[in-house]
Amino acid sequence: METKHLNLTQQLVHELGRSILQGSYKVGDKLPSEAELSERYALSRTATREAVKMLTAKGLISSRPRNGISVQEQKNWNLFDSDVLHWILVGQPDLHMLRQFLQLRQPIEAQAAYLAAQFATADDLAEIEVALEKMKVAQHNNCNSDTHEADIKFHQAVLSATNNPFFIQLKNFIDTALRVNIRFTNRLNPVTTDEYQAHKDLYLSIKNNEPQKAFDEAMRTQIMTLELVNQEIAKLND
Amino acid sequence: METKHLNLTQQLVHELGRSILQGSYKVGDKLPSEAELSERYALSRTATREAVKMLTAKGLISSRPRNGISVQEQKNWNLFDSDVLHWILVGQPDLHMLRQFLQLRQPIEAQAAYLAAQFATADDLAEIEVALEKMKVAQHNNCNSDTHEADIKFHQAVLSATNNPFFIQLKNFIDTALRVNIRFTNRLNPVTTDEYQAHKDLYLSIKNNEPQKAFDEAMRTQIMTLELVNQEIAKLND
DNA sequence: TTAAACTAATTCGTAGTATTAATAATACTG
DNA sequence: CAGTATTATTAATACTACGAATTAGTTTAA
Repeated sequence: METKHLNLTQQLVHELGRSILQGSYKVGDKLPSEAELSERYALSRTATREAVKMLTAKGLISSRPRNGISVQEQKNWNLFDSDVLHWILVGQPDLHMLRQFLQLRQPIEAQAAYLAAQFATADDLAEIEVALEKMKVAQHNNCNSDTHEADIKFHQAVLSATNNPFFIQLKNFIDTALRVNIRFTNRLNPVTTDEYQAHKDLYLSIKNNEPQKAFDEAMRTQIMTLELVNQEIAKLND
Repeated sequence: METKHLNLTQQLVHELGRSILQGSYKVGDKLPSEAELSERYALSRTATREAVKMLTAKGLISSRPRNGISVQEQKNWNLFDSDVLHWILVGQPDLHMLRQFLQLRQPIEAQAAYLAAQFATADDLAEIEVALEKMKVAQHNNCNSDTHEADIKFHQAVLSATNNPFFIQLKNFIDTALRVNIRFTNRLNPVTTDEYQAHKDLYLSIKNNEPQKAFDEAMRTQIMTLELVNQEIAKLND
């Protein structure tokens, strides 16, 4: 598989993580035993055990003596771990999963805007403005990929501006999912002037300390994104 | 420390996790090396290494050759891991942290209600109703602890009723935090008839497929909870 | 002054073995 | 035959010891 700069343990973590999330091992299934795994992937017991422990920490598997290693039920999976989310969305991009993600993202981003409008510092505001500016330039140059990068930066900056560690932690989470989202909606959803305007309005509400207005605007934007995915799903069902 | 039924690795994970979250090791600090840790806690290198890997998987630390083990910056901590959240809230209960948690919980619960009103199955509704009934009985018996348990069950059931894996995964997260919340607001906030009524209204909105109404009601309830904590914080600042 | 080579610290990786926990199979007892 | 001990088996758990790889810091050489 990838050689990257990952050590053996991490390589095995990714290998097994992907396999589980892709459904090669289903919930309740037993994985090969430690001994068998190390033989199959040609590495030592220790490396194997470390990988098993890491996956255990992410809630994907559990291991008990005599019982072996088995896949935990989904509700224990740490979906907010960016590795896990990555394995889910990238490994097996699925519009339904994407919709479910957006259903969560929507109120989170809205609340983030609400909090940002209350607690953003001057630095926070500056960072949001920089992202907004980049968005404008990229759009003017008609460069889609740059616009999307700026878009991501914008939302990251809003999350930072909440000055709330829970929202800040969600930056990785949103980032991963946004990139997948873009892969799906890229063709059908060229970044419009409207979209830029919506981001600018949101920025102004945050700057002017208007939490409720910011909340509503963010909510609206998110609903539009959700609608796009809903339409795509409807198409598939025809 | 606790002997429980945890194996050595997990004992060390909890020991170190608590230490880090309590601030014994601060962000950027280096922890003792593998070798030193195993000596200090009187266990083997392997057990130590497995514990280190688990904490790495939870985003608390990173370890590199020559560099040793160091505490990661907060934004990488997996706050949605129930172990981590537990170490934060239980180890060092902090009203500010609780408020920040509630700021996130608020829109999540509201959206959960919104989704539940759309997607709840008959079984889901039944489960919510059971929790509601228990709440009523417990309140009638004037038994606070039972009411709180029923309260938790109610919110868990709503999350389940979304039929969205991201929300379902948050059940552990909400559970942990709700218990801490109760510890704080217990004395000052006896469960009132109003509160029961609010839950019942929410249940009816979900049952009658009124998403927006459910959203608004849940939002209102959460704002009330948040206000309580805000008041407590204000008191402290006097 | 800059770049290359060396040094030391620390994790990473392997091998082998002993111990413990949990289950299944078997043998005993009434 | 039913119910309870005992034993065997399996697989994780735990330990020890050593060599390899990585890398930050220091020294040396051009």
